[in-house]
Amino acid sequence: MIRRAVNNKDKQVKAAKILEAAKEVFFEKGYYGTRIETIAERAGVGTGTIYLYFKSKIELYKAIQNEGLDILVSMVEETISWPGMTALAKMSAIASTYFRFYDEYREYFDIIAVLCATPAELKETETEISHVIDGKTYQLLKLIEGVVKEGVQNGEIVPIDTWKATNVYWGIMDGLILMSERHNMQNVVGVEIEELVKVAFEMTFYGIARSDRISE
Amino acid sequence: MIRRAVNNKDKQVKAAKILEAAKEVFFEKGYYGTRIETIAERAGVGTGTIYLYFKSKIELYKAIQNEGLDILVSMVEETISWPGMTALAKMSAIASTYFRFYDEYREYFDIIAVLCATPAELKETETEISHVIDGKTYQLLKLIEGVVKEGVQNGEIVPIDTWKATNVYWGIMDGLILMSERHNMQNVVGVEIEELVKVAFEMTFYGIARSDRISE
Amino acid sequence: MIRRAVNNKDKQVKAAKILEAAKEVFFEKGYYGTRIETIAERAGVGTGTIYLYFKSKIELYKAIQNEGLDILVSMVEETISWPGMTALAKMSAIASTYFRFYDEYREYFDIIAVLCATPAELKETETEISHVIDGKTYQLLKLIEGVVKEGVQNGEIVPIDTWKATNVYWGIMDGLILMSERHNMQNVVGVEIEELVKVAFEMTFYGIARSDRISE
Amino acid sequence: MIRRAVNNKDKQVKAAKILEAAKEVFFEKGYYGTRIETIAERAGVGTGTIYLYFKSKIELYKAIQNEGLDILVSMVEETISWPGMTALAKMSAIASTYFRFYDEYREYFDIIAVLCATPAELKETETEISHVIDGKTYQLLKLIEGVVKEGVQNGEIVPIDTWKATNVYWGIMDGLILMSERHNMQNVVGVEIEELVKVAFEMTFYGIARSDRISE
DNA sequence: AATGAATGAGAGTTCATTCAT
DNA sequence: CATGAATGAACTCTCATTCAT
Repeated sequence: MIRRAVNNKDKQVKAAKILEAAKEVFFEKGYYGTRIETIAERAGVGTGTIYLYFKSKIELYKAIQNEGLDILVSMVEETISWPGMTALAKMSAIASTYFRFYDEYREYFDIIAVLCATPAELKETETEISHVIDGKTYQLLKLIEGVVKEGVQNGEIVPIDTWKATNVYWGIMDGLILMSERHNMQNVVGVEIEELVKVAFEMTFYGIARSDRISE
Repeated sequence: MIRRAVNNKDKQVKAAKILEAAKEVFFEKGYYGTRIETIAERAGVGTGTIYLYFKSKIELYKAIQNEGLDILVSMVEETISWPGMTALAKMSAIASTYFRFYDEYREYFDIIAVLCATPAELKETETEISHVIDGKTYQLLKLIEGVVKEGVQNGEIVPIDTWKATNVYWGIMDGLILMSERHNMQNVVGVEIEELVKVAFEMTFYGIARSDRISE
Repeated sequence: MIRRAVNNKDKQVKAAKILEAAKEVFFEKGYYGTRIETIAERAGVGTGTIYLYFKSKIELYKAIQNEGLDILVSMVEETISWPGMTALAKMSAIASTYFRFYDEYREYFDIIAVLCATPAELKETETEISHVIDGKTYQLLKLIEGVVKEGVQNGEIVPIDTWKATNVYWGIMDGLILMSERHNMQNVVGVEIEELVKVAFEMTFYGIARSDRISE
Repeated sequence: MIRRAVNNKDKQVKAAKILEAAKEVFFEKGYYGTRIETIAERAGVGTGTIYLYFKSKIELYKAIQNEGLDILVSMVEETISWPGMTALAKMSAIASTYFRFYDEYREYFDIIAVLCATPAELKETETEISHVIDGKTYQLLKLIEGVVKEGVQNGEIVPIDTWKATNVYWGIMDGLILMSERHNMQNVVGVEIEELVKVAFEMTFYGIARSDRISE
């Protein structure tokens, strides 16, 4: 029994090693630029071994997406659990957390949001893990919606469809980061992401925050 | 079995036929899921013919990006040329135009913004068209900045770094569409893009629009 | 009738233009490195036009071999027609002529002797021209044999099988040039062809020339 | 359907199997007439397997050249190691050895000397093996030069630049074989190579051998 | 459980040849 | 006659996946 436990642990350790290696390589070379053999080498295992832990290349990719989402969700959970903050402050903190995630876990971010495999490839294998990922994304948005609801209820935020607002809020953040990413790649804009974030806060927060609008 | 395109017009027609076919296939299968042969079949030409009109697969891909950008730029140009509109109205119209582009030219949108080839692949072949595409993206943003500047000058919009604001604005729109795209793919959110757009306007515009803010 | 003659001449002129272009390109890039289109461009004609004058790429290649052989044969003929020379002097002159041919018509030499197409390719199309080429090679050797026979008859050269000696003689010259060619390519030996030729003369002539050998 | 070559020996065996197959096919069809797939079929392996053992088609080709040179060098080494032979006898033996090599290892001979890939192709991939091959050719010539030097020192051979003489000697043999090869292909001459060799000996040896020449 | 040699179905690209104009 | 756009078979090389060991 103890032996078995050890094996299980060994198994997890090896799977983690593979995931780590895969994360690095996918990040460096993108999905289609990555060869299983490269991952195996970096993980210090045989090529075939990878297939003992992951059904296919695309499943391995999704497993990393999943891992990244786990990190992001727990970061957001921790953020909104801080006591004594207004809803608006929490939303601001959520945004900061997302950008911190982008900064500290760039590989995960890119793998989740940028270096996509073809839709066909992702679709074709609608295995359990796809649903898990979808579920986690939903969970994440629901977490944020909780904060928005709180803000609406206590009057910090103007009456608004909280689900839509949450989606917009998240989409805006995504958009900013992606823009910065893409432009880093193509050298078009030349504005630092931090600058853009500040401006975006300006633009969106004073829209969300109740204030004496002329139009109201 | 027509063997010869007689004149320049025929040549353009055939190139357009290939582009059209490529656009469809890239849209359906993504860059890496697409085979040249499939494009050739759909265009009703031989495989080799493709290479008479486009230097390589990636160049064909870029040509479509370019075509899409042309459409988008001219749509935006037309939008901001409407007379008798306030700057804010123009910005709103630009957003609508972008979403219309997304709606009517979904294939172009996806090929430009979503179904990207790996950066390596795009970089590796830094041909003239790459620069053209970068240039057009810049031109597009500059067009929009013009409107923002106008708004700042005539007092419609609060004093703000116009270049940053433009980038944020465009990033926000991108983010919204991408979020809706991704969720369409993953069936998570279930909110129509149109709804999100409306909310985004609410959120951002009243932040941009000069109003008697408490904080000012 | 005159018109027809002009046409015929025009035809020959154009065929010559194509041959000239082909010679250059084959020489520069070798048989398999050469594209018909390149030849057409250099000749200033359309791709299809080439096929009006030559049945295929390999036939065009053989036509150049043929042309080269014509030149070589006539050079040798001229050489041995000089009056008042001994047989040995003539043989020496023939060798010089061959090396001159190699020097002045390097392209032809290489196309005849070095840049060979695969045997399959040459065999597959056993058209008339193949036989013409074989015939000319034979004719060339027979010319030389005439000189050797003359030398044997008048006692300059030791009694010897003249046909075999001719072949050996020619083979030796070929071998020397080819060795120099190949080594130019691979930088192995570093001895000039001219030097080798002198030594070869030393080595072979005093063997051929009747002298008071101990062994006789 | 054996899927795994267990040890080093198996690996060598398989590499040898591929080399053997490649040698046959290259010999039959020439470099450009050969398809990797054909080699794989003949070797009884998959196409991809070839690339586990050889980096590319041209490298496989060079590997065969190398193997052939190895055989030739060791044959020559063995030949000149025979004790109690005069230098002239050794040179004669070297020639015989070369012709024996040509006879017994025709495929290697052709691959080394006749069925050449274009120089461009060989150059383009100047890998280590290219240098090895050049080195071996040099080594071979140096072996022979040793014998010539010996002959000059002990007075068997007239004073002569040994390096040049060696090159000439080798070139002459090459020329003879090539002539015979080419004529086999083109059915022109109809003299057996053995006959030519004998005559060449006559012609060259009594030139090299010190004798009471009139000219001296 | 772990391996990594073997596989072979493609992939993009080329180019001799054809034939409608 | 002349053209050159069109063709598509052929080519080399890759790499996710398998499976005997």
